[in-house]
Amino acid sequence: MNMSKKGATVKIEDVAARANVSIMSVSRAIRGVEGVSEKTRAKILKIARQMKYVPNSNARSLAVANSNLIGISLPTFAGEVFGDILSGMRRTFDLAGYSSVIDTTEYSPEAELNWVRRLLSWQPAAIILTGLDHKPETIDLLETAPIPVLEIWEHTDHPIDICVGVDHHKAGQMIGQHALDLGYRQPAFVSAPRGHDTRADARLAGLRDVFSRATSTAVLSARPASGNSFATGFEGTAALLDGDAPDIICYLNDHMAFGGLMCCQARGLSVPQDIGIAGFNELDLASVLPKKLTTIRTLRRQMGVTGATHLLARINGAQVERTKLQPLEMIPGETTRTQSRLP
Amino acid sequence: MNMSKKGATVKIEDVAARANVSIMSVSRAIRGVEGVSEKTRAKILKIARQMKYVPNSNARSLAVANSNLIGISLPTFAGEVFGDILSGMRRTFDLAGYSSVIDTTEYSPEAELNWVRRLLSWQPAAIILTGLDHKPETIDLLETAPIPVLEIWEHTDHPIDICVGVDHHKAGQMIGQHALDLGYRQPAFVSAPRGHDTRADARLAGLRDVFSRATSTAVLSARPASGNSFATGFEGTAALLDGDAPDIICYLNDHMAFGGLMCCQARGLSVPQDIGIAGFNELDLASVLPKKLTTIRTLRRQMGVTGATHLLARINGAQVERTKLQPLEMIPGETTRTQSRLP
DNA sequence: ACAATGAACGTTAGCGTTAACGTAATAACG
DNA sequence: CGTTATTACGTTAACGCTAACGTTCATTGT
Repeated sequence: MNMSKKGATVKIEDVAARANVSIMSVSRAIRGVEGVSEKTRAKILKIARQMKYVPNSNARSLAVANSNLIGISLPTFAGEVFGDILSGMRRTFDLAGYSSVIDTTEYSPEAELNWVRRLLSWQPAAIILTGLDHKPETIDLLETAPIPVLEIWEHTDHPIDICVGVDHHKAGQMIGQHALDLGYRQPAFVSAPRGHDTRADARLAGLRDVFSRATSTAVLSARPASGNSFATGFEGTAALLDGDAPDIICYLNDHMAFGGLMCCQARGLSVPQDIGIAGFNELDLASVLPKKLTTIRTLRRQMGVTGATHLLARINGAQVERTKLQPLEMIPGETTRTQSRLP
Repeated sequence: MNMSKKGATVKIEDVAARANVSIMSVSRAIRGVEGVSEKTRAKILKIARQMKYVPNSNARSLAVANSNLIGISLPTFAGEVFGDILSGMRRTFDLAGYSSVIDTTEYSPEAELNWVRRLLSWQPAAIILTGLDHKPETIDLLETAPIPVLEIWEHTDHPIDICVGVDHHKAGQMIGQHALDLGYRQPAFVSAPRGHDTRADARLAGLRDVFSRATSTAVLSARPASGNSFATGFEGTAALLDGDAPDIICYLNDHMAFGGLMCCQARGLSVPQDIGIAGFNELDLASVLPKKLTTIRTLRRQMGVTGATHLLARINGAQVERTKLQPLEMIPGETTRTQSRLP
């Protein structure tokens, strides 16, 4: 039944014939450039619409040797974090007439490389990668490619081309300092089960940094292999509580922190009396919790907009800051002590 | 500093010259088709790699009049639902050598139409839309396009081309019947704030269906305009509790149901003693809640895989079922009564 | 020994579009 | 009124690649 749908591809030539004009007039009319009178332009557009003419972008991109595609590579769609960054970027690109092509690498630099290669074959206008952890080949490919490259989410002084992000090491230090100030002495960190998440590593390092400087306690850590963030937080917490009894647990994000809260609740521990809980990213979930979650605010949507804007400027050849550091904001909540309790 | 990166685009011709063979031999070697000896193929591939040759997909697609792109249109990236469907599809397409180009419409049929038009200009191999609510122009465009079209997430007997999805009206009925069986008599429904979500409407209709048949009570409903699902659930619940005192509240999804739970908790209502709460979609969050959430399981990842598989078969000209109904599973939990309490 | 076969390569002619230039007709101007 | 701009088109030659044939040369069968 209706197996092969007919493919009467109508091309610019067909429209030109039907309108009694040259191919070029149709091309000009469609693109909205100068060179046709308003009268014939209207006629051509009407006929094109009637014939359901759809321009062939492959031919166009081949002829002009570029496209209005911008490739965006994210680790994952799961969780709100990258969705927020993405939505900020997409709207900005849309308004500027660019289409975005999105891919997720699932935290694999190899997958990223493959995707970069495939994407480059489409002659994109620019390319966006998440973070700074790329294969040497990827960097090599992008450094010689004639297009702007944006690295987003992490910050460095030496990007491939330009970058916009936060300092994850500093984020770890901020949480650590906050915990230290409140008198916590045995911190722990619950990280993601996945492969290469250098942001997690950086935050843990920042946390360790503060505590090793101030005290002699080692920061405990758990890295359970669960199916989702909530479960990861729950299980990581369970593992830590079975071990060396931390007095505060920091999590990779608020979802994991919520899993941790649920674990504490299941074990009859009260937060923050018995243990402190700190998240990261200030996610939507936090807005309905009875107890305000201690977390760090990252302006992800804003970061997306800034990144996209810088990239567009770069595409247009304007001078832009090569790197842009987004600020972090510590949000003290009720899942950690509100007052210092010095030993 | 380093403003314009040099664009020494190396083309197939350059590789051919350097390897002392014809352009066609390079083309054949790169694509892995017959017509070159293994020896020269190896030589060519080595040189191509050295020269960092990246094929031009625009030229290729123009020459062969198609591409290996599959366009996927989703309402949003927010929430796990569409991400799950997506991940099921993407893996399947990747394995088959297709690239997916994703777009989100934010529930706007106009945005969908614009995207379909843009996408068709890239000569994609197939196109996927979420749901059945499209502009007439969109349907018209896709019916004449020479490519397969998959409608996913909702089910109908009359798809544009093929479809895979669940029956959302039935889902509403299932929740309704479950509530009715447990003795609930005054149900309410909290829906999404957004525009066109026909799935929400269908589920509410199913719920109404059951209750209008069995009792004379009207189903209450709330549709608050909040920034995120959790807050929507919270606020919708607050509005309902301020009004006609429902004995069970059903939500568009588990995230909203959690918001509702938090609202009840804030008001000192115990669940399920004072009020019943039912979600939808069985989301990750539910796995860590102390009280098992009453919900309906939708096999979204599985749906993505099935949809993708059917679509690939259709691309390859195979006979496939035009429509496929995914089953729903009622998951009774502890946020509704576990036993009927007849009036 | 000699046509017939086939593997390994090369040549030609597009794919649908646009940049760059060419041309005709009209308007502007001293 | 003749020259020069200006506007509104049309023509030609790419863009980088591949399908569809050609060509060459070593095998093979009889």
